[in-house]
Amino acid sequence: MNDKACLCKNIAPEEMLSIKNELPSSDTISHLAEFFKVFGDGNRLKILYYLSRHELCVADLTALVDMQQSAVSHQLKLLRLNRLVKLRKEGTTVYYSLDDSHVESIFDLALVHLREQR
Amino acid sequence: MNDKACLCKNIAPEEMLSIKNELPSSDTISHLAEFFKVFGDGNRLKILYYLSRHELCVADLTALVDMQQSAVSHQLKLLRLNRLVKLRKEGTTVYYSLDDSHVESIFDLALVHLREQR
DNA sequence: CACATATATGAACACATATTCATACAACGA
DNA sequence: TCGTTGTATGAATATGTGTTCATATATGTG
Repeated sequence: MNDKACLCKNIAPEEMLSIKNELPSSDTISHLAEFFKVFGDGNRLKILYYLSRHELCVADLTALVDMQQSAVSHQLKLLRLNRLVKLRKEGTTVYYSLDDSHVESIFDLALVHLREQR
Repeated sequence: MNDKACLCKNIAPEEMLSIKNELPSSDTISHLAEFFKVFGDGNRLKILYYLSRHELCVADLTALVDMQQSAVSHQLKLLRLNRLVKLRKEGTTVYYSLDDSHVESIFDLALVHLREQR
């Protein structure tokens, strides 16, 4: 951190320091970023929406979101790694469902933001 | 939408249809995805955190997040386009601050998710 | 066991994104 | 007006990400 002229023009150095010190850990920050990244794709959002409505097998999801089965599987894996969905196997069929109670509240908040700002 | 064997094994066709029909518009979905994408980067999260604590000029932010000034400006532009920050000019200095009341609640929700799941 | 079906996976490719570098611009002081 | 400072911007580059294709795996059926 260099010492350019502008620094702290309007902030007391102690306040600046406490703001800097209270930054969440870089671990927390990268987890947060990873988490939001998952929501940053339309197809994943669609999958999450559908799963928020009903448990669905891969083939159903594939038809609903109009993607290839392989692409859906890849995205489901990502969602699973981020613990947003869980699966249940029945024979060769795999059923997915939401594994997070916050998904919908996060959706709602974002929608509020969009409605207010556009 | 094809008609593979698995379709609707556990869902009444009418329900399937209503779920499909209630999918938010593709416009809404891409706005949502764009919005979340903004949060999907650690440096932007840091910038948002700092701005949530205090109005800051570009040079201050540059020092705090330890990036190059140019990179900070690029990110601030993106944040501005997504109406998450606003600016105020004073001479040659540009002060940025949060322009969205939901940023912090969205942070909080995501943090709750992370705490519960890891 | 041979075959079909549902899903998962790895590699390759195309595209998006973040950063850097060089430079432009705008406001101010001498 | 010239130089300086704070910020913005465009092009280039490197890295990341999503999809596709081909194929593997696993389970069930005849």
